[in-house]
Amino acid sequence: MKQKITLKHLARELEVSISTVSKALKNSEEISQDTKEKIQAFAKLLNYKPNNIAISLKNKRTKNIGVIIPDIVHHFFTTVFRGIEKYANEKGYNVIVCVSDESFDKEVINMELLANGSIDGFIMALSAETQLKKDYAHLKEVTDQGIPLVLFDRVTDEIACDKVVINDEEAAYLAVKKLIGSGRKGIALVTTEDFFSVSKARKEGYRRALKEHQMEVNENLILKLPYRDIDETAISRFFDNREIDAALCVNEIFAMHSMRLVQKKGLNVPHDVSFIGFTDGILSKYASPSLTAIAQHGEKMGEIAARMLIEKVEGENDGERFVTEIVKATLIERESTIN
Amino acid sequence: MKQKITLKHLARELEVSISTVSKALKNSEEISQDTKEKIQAFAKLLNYKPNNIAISLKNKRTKNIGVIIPDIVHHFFTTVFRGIEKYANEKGYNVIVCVSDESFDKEVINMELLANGSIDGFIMALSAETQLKKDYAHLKEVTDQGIPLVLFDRVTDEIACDKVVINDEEAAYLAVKKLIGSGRKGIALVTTEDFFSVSKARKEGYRRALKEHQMEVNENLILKLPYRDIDETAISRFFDNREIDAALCVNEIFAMHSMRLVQKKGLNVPHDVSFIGFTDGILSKYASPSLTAIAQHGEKMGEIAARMLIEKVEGENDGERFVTEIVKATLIERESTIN
DNA sequence: GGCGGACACGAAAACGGTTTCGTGTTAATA
DNA sequence: TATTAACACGAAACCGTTTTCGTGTCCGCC
Repeated sequence: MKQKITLKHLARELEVSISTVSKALKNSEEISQDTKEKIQAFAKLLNYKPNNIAISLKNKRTKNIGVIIPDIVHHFFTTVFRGIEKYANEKGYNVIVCVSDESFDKEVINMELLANGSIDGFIMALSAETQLKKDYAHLKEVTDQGIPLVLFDRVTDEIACDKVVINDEEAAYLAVKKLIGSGRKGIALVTTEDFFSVSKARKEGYRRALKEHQMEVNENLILKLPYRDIDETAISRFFDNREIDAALCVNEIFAMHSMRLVQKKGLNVPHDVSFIGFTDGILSKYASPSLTAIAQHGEKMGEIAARMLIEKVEGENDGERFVTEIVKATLIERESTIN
Repeated sequence: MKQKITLKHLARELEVSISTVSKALKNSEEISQDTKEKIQAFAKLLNYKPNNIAISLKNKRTKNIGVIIPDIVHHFFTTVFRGIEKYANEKGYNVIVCVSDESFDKEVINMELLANGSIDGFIMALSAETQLKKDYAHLKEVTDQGIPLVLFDRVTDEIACDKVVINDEEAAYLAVKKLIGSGRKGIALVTTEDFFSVSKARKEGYRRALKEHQMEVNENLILKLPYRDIDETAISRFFDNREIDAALCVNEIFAMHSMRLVQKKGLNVPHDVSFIGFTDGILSKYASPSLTAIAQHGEKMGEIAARMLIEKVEGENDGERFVTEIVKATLIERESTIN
């Protein structure tokens, strides 16, 4: 087992000081061409690589960014993560991922752990519990310490920081408008509890589209599902309501279950009931019929979030101006709707 | 912007030495009960948190583990990652993820970067290019430095380290046997190029099952697809062969495309053609018909990999004994096969 | 010959902790 | 009273870098 070689080793072997070695390797003007060449050659020979940790301690910069997401086995978050990782990697940053598992406590613990020097900044989407409790003290603490933070998708107004979201309200509005345009009269909304910022916005878009067309917002056409442990019988019962001839689902999973259960009733998708689902994930593409979906462009969101964060970290950006970037969602039309 | 408080601050305020503060906070016997209480109270008051980087430098232990995977937007790898993250988190480790994107160069660069002190050990699945080139110098270098390494799923015999895999050969064997048992005569294999260790093993299992039943291995029934940019027309042509009444696919995506194209020909799944796919991912569950799948238990694999790595890192394990753990795949029967 | 300034390098502090060892004080013991 | 041990704490080295600030040598110049 070869042991890691350090500046000290090089210095000793070459009979120069550590400072000289350090400077020589950074091609400093201070050192003569001769010695520089000697030292660099020797360092290469011994395959010297500087110790990241020591550099981090010295610079107070780790070149690590912390990503905290509710779930990794979730297509949308995964694509966002890919965007982050890609951009960060290009910029020489590594990514430390923590999964909050929708738990407030885990979110807090992980953040506090990482905030103590391990990372230069955070990118995160709030856990369900955090949004439910509306307790953002841990975020406040981090920003107070001057650690840059970028929130994406599941955000809150109570924290001043950069954010990247999609135009949830408008996307829902346009989706519903499209359903109305194709002659649908009973448009259902399959959503989560209201405490999710995105669900709230989507519901507003849904409402606005209906109102704009003088259609009543009927609470019987709105189904709220818990964010875990999906209850199929509730969905099935909900769709027994034969007023419903279309549904907007706030995520892919809800859409898949709904479509399947509707089909089980002997109804045809899209003719009897049309479907549009948020998140253009892998399921939408392979479903049958394939699902018309609202693409959230996760990878792009991730990339933007990473760019914003790194700009803050590297101080190119004037510290206290916070921006919310809005990524435009797009409707991908497939077989679960008609024109 | 509050600045981070250090031992030095505490020491100055309390008019004791840094060493005393340090010891007091670790509840050292050396320090009197009185001073300990004072110091601890004051530290709590000021919300002192030790700097992770400084501790890492001193201990030469980062409590970070590096995970290098070919792709994160891939259900199997994602579930493995979840297993790793969960276990690591419980043990107080953080996870740094790098995505090799199936590229040899990225894999090498990322490993070298992380190997310089950023992590205590690696968990990885080889990239496609690495398996193609059969160049494992970067792995060798890392293990030579005494950095623990655990390979999973895509492994190689050329590196001595801990490994965790599924019984690919046997799983394929059993799947094919099951198809034969249900009366299938023309069993196809939809696979990747041979340089993937897993595909190779699966093909062997496929062969063994056929031979055992005196069925010929017909190369016309084996379709090799590139690992990216799936060619639908090739698949469609392949299934024009009406000898085929069943297919084993080495991954979910291949299975989904195949099933869809077969159905498009007006054939019935499972009656005309039965399907079994490796990787019991989200698609298998939601496909129609739902796909009979070989569950690789990614989360469990991740957990085992993390356990093995952390044991090595913490030296509970005698250094030079390497183990390969085999996770048993299980067949999940769904609608794409008949009994 | 003395002075000033390049030039090339080294000493040492610093980052924020941990840990070993030394030391001054007190009290118990011979 | 002198010795000793326990006690409570501080000084300093160390982890591996970077960086500031000397400093010694040599040369050119007046």
